[in-house]
Amino acid sequence: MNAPQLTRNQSLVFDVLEKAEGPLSAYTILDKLRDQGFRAPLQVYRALEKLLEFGVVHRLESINSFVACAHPGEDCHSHGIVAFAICESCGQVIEFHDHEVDHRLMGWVRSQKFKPAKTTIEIRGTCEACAA
Amino acid sequence: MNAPQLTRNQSLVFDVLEKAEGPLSAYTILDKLRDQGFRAPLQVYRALEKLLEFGVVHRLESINSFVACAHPGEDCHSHGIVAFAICESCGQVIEFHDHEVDHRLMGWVRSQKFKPAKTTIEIRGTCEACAA
DNA sequence: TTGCACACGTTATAGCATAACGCAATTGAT
DNA sequence: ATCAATTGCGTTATGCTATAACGTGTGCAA
Repeated sequence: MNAPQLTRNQSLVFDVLEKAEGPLSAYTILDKLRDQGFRAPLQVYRALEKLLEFGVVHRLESINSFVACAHPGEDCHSHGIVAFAICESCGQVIEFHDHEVDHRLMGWVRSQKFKPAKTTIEIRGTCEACAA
Repeated sequence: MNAPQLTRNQSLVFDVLEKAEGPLSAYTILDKLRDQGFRAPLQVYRALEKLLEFGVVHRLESINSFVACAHPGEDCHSHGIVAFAICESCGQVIEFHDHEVDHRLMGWVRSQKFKPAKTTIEIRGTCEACAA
């Protein structure tokens, strides 16, 4: 799925995420958009739902937050499984891809005849800068 | 960390998880333990916190639920990274380990001088039985 | 023009998790 | 023995995350 023209709400939410230093919760996004007329969580969640579909935003399950995809313009769904390293100190997120990991997980999945829909890989810890 | 003698609340929560067919939310556990005198979410969360430390219970980040570890008796922390396949249809969870995946992820982590604390791998989809 | 799909706005509610207080039991050092 | 520290526990209150249900408007195709 490639991203069509975004609606106003979708654009606003996406811009907030793109300009953010790290992942944001839906409610944090809501607060940042109050001046733009946002009043309810659903406005954010509905926009996020679409942005996730388009592959331009990722959801971080382990911290209930959202980040803009690190590959501007491309559809991230085509890169295989996305993995994240999340620094619990500074909040920064590094997105990466590893085809060998994909290959192993998909191999296991095939051997079990399991039909994967969405795969989450998240490493929480401390980034180099914060490790000092 | 190996599991010491469990307290009453910890035992009750663990038993519920062990007997369950699939993962349970904290509030579901609470409901199942009302007859045992449980009245508040904190009683469950506090027990879960310890059981997670002991490595006898896992948290599924993507569905805000908890499962008993598939390796009764052993400390699951020693098996390397734990991965889960979660069937969105029947709710069943399959726990597995793949050393090659561990190896790749830990290699990446080392290359980035990232210090991992907790790693999540969860594949949501449909199990063989439900795929029909 | 009618019907459908979609985005949107609003209110209300459901579901998940923790803060803050105080009490009781245990342990271990003095 | 006693005191202090630790740990588990119970309770109340609160905060954060997410969705249900309803109605509106707009654009487009049959």
